[in-house]
Amino acid sequence: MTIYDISKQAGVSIATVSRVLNGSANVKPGTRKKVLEIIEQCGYTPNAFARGLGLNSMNTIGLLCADSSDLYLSKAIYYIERDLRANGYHSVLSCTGYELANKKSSLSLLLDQRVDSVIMIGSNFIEDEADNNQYIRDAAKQVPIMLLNADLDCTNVYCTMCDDFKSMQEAALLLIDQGITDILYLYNSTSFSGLKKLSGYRSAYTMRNIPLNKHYQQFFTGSHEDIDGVCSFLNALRQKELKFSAVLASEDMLAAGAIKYARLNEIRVPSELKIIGFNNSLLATCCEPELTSVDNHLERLCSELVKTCIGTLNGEEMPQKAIFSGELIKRGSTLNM
Amino acid sequence: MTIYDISKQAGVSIATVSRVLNGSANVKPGTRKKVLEIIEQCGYTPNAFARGLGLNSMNTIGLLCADSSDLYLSKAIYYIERDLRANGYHSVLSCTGYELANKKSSLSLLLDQRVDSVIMIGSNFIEDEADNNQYIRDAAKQVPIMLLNADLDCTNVYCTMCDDFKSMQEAALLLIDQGITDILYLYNSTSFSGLKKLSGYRSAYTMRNIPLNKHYQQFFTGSHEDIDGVCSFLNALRQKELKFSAVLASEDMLAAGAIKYARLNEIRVPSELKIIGFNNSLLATCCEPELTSVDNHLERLCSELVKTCIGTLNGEEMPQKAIFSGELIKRGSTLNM
DNA sequence: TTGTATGCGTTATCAT
DNA sequence: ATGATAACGCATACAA
Repeated sequence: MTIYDISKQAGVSIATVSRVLNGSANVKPGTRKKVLEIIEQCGYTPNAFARGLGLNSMNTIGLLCADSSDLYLSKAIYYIERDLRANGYHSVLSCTGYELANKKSSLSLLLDQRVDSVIMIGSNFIEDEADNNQYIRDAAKQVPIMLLNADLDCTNVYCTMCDDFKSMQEAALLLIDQGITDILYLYNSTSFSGLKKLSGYRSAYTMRNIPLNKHYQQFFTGSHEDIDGVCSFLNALRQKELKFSAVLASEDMLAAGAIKYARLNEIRVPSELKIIGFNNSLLATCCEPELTSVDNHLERLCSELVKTCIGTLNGEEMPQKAIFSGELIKRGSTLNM
Repeated sequence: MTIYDISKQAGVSIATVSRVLNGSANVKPGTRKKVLEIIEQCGYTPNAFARGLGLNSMNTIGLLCADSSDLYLSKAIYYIERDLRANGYHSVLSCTGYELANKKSSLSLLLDQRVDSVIMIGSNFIEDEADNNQYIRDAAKQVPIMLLNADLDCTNVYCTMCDDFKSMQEAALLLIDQGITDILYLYNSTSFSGLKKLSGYRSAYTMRNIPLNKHYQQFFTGSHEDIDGVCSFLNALRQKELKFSAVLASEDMLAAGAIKYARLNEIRVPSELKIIGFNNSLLATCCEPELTSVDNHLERLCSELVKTCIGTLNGEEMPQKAIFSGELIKRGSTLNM
């Protein structure tokens, strides 16, 4: 069933059918009605490939993320896909894992597939080493690239971020201003966002003129789901006689491990140990006491990102950087006056 | 940059370039080398739309799921996308939510986009009312449809499921055979899989000749993330003087709510209250004590599903139903001898 | 082994 | 307002 079949049955040319299909104004109402009836009756659907060939677009956006099953990333995917679809775009998803080579090849596959734009979800797509971001700059020569929670100065690259620095600083200050200075900073990523969070923590100490202690900055190397591993990790620190009155974590999952650590060691939360997480995920309310955590308004970030994406594709001028604030949600794992 | 440009530069015809591109045997090694060099040097990439138009395929599979941020579904998406990509297929994702109308329109969008097949992820795509599954049967006339954790008898529909009935029965028996008969069955879905789990619970009672009590089958209507809501729900039951010595949940999140309920009411787990979850998710290890939970080997299910999908697309005869067993992972929320 | 010619189903540019 | 026709870029049947 093609446009030719419809045109024959309607007794018009394919050009007219095409005009009807694309809502062109230049078509007599009567003709339009007749054509639409036949289309309806035949259940005809335009061939997306042919249309893609002509328009050089299939209204498809490439979504790149390290791991679609990650608590945070999966939510981002959900919001972004929803908003794209609402704007008439399809989403092709590709999960890259955390290795650079796979990120490169996945991106290149998406470009080969002729997507209209690529959205890179998660700060882990920006590497410390500038050279390692070259593949993104190259891609930006072909289609606009949108980054969520990452920053890259480059033409045709648009960044939508939350202010992780400020959020983490605020979280640290909450503790410091309660007189707690032995805060264990627990993190598991040195991505763009990971480093911003770390400096937020450090800056809080600087602001209050308190010396930093490197031993209080601990990097957890286990998997993103290994809550038990985090617990053991903290136990090991305890063995080494590292004393801390608070745990400030770069991700809820790490904070959940801290809750567990406290419970197993019969350390009371929050009176003896304060714990703060990040992302305000499902884990924050799963814990008991519930986690104080930073909510970075992911839904809003995603909808702004999609807005920028659609705008850019429509040829509008869009801001290359947008930064939004997060919000510290206070719950039972800290003392809140 | 097209196949014509390459052909000119290489001094051959476009047919030869096409043959090189598609790895045809009938091309002289020297010619192949020369063409490949030019392709490499120009950075030429075939136009996917044109190729799609000719072959009537862009090697793309449609992924339908209710909610890509759901703990279980997001893992399924991860595994499926990974395996599809390994087989040279792209994945276009569409999240439908739980309303039938949206499921229908999303499926229809995917078909319009000319995907090679559609994978429907999650048992919530099969409705009780047979008429409401007609849209799937219709779609199956166009492309093969793969169902994960759902069952539908229909030509060109392939089902890959786990044996939820048996798993839930086993879980219930673990409790019953410890002398516990006042098991609260907590569920939040009446999907195909949800009903199978419920009958598994019931069948365990029948097997041991113990009468069932309807009050012990409680449906939670809150959101899939509302752990606190589950906790309140159980508190309300407690107010109504419903006594139970175990909670058997159709999903870890419900079990996590039960853990929280126990903690807040100072009920000891597992000595006073046994709790069993389902899906063996991150939440299972987040709880303290950790949840005994059913692991249904999702990764294996997904890889079988993709295998069936690829096989079908290659014209091979594939089994229309595949059922796999789950496994009860025993942890601290139950007594395990 | 290689080249020529045609079809795939649209959209868009001309005419009329 | 409508129709004829040329792209779009590839795969492939057929010829050589």
